[in-house]
Amino acid sequence: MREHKKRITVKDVALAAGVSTQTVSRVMNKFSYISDETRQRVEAVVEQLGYRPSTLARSLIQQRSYTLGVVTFGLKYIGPSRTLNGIADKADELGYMLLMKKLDNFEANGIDEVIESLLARQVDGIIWDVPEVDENCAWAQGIESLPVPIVFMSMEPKPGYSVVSMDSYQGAQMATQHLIVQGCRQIGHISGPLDWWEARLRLQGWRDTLKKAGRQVSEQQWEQGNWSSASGALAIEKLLARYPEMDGVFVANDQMALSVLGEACRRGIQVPERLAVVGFDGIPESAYFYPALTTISQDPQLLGGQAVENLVDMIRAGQENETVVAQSVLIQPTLIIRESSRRS
Amino acid sequence: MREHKKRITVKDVALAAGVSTQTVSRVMNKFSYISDETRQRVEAVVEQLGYRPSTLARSLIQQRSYTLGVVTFGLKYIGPSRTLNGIADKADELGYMLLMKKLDNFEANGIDEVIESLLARQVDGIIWDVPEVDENCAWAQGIESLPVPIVFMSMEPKPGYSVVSMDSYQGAQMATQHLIVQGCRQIGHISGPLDWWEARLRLQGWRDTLKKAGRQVSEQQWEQGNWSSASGALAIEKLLARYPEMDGVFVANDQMALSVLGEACRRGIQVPERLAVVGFDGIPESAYFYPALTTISQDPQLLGGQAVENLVDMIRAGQENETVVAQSVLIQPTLIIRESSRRS
DNA sequence: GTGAAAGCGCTAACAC
DNA sequence: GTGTTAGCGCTTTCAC
Repeated sequence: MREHKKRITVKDVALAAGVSTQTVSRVMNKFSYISDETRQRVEAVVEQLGYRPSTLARSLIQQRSYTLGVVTFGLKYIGPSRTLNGIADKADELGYMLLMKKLDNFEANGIDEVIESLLARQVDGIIWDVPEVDENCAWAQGIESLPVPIVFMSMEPKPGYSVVSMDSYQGAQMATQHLIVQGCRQIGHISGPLDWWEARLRLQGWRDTLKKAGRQVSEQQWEQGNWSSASGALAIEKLLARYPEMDGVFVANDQMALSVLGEACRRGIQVPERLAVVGFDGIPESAYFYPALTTISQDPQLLGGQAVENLVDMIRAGQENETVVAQSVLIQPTLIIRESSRRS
Repeated sequence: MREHKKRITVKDVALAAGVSTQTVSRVMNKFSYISDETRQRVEAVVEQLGYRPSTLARSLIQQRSYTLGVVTFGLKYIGPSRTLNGIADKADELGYMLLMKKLDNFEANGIDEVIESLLARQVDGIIWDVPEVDENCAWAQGIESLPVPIVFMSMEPKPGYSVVSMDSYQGAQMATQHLIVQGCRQIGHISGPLDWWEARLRLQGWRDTLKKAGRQVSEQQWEQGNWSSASGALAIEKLLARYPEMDGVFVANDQMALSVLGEACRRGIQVPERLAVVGFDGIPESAYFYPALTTISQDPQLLGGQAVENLVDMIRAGQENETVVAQSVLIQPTLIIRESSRRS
């Protein structure tokens, strides 16, 4: 079905145009001065032969590939794949391609292997968007020895590392404070899996805000989920059973909040009058939940874009042999108030 | 911060081990016979120096990269990113990496450019997961001249091409038939954007099923959306206004169905008694909508995996100079019956 | 079993 | 302005 067309190389073009390969290369890279006549002749041949330079060969000699490695954890979640979208857009804009690798678990050797496979393909830099889990952390110690810069996402900013994260703590505070302002007396929380840094932060933000407001917080008032709607349903059930006086709940992501709204409906619990609900993430669908969900919105486009920008800055600095300063950025979320919490 | 460590190459290893580069290569590829003594010596040096072969250099000489190009349309939609997840898993399993490219629009030259950028990096094959839009179609005519195999997704199977798609027509029939069986007399439809092949198929499946059942179908009975919840909200509003007798609706994806459920709640329309709702996609969240959504479930893991398998088969056949037979696969969806339509 | 030479496709460095 | 030479890091002959 397909013919085995031999690849057209600089040599072919050079031969056909009656110039050296070097001249062809110069034309292709729009570099240095070339007589108009030669340029046109070469360009004509390029066009005619359909010549496309091999980025691969160029990468080999230039020792850079214009390719970024992206390691992501579970595209099955909506959050990470929206971030990937932001990464892809900015990478495109800056002229980089993405070599993608998915990580599903944290066998330590798997991590090394992933990094190696990216380095073997000469990526110019790496974006590491994997929730900070214990072993994972330990691994990050070895980063200094990497031959390319790396930007971490969804991790705790550490001096010396470049980290781009959403300010989950701040977001959790905003959510909880909002519930307090709406007049909730008994505010519960459904957290994400606590081996995720972001889940721990959201829990902490909730707890601290309540304490600061002079409320007492007990272990009875919160329940752990795993980001999925299924886990949210389970969690709200347990929580309602053992903390029936709860009249407001901060849920660590929108998908779990969806289940909370559904369960409330099912039991005839009025939202927001009897139970006010605030989510986290600001997925587009949350505006169409019933009732429309109040949520802490993060802009994944911004998040991913920032990571790429940081990385490319580091790559450029590295090339020009400047000192690479690792910058951490904490992106601020915003509160979107909708029906699920508006009591005024 | 980072030291400019010179890359360790076969030469370094060969020198240190007192063998030829050839021998090192043979050890690395666990190929042909090598004396145990030599092998161990080389392996020790490899370990000690931390040598990792450059896939790039190998790709150049072997003319293959063990990398698959994936072109996807808008990761902002849940569907495509779930498919990407399936692709990533299977690719990983088969030892391939993914070079990803996102397409946002259909400027024809953009399409060529994307393909070229993948080919320049020597991808062994391409997965094209972009909804079939007019220009796009026209472009597919040039496929035969590609030097690598390509698998299309979410497109109409065409003889001579390898296409992996969900059977949307069948799914739409199942959905509509189900509504009929549940006793709905007036069945409406909210479609996806009609420049998507899948949207057209779902509309057609709905229409044909109604006709086959002896129902009459008019333009009043359906409305076009764009997959987003926002468009779903708009569509159901219009539809309810001009087709108030509607007592069942087949919605072309779950996100739009979410808005339909919400709007029904808001207006006090009983679901499913007064209005039965069926969605499409089977996203995990749909089980936690209120009421739980009946939907046509497609397995993106299966879909993505199948595409990779097809592609890798074609790649292997190409290498062994066998005739490459382009196979098309139509994956069958399943009906998941939940509260939003169950009237028994 | 192992080594020497050649070359994948391209560009950096230097001639002229 | 343009050509020559060399070499990126690896593997494929084909010797020995």
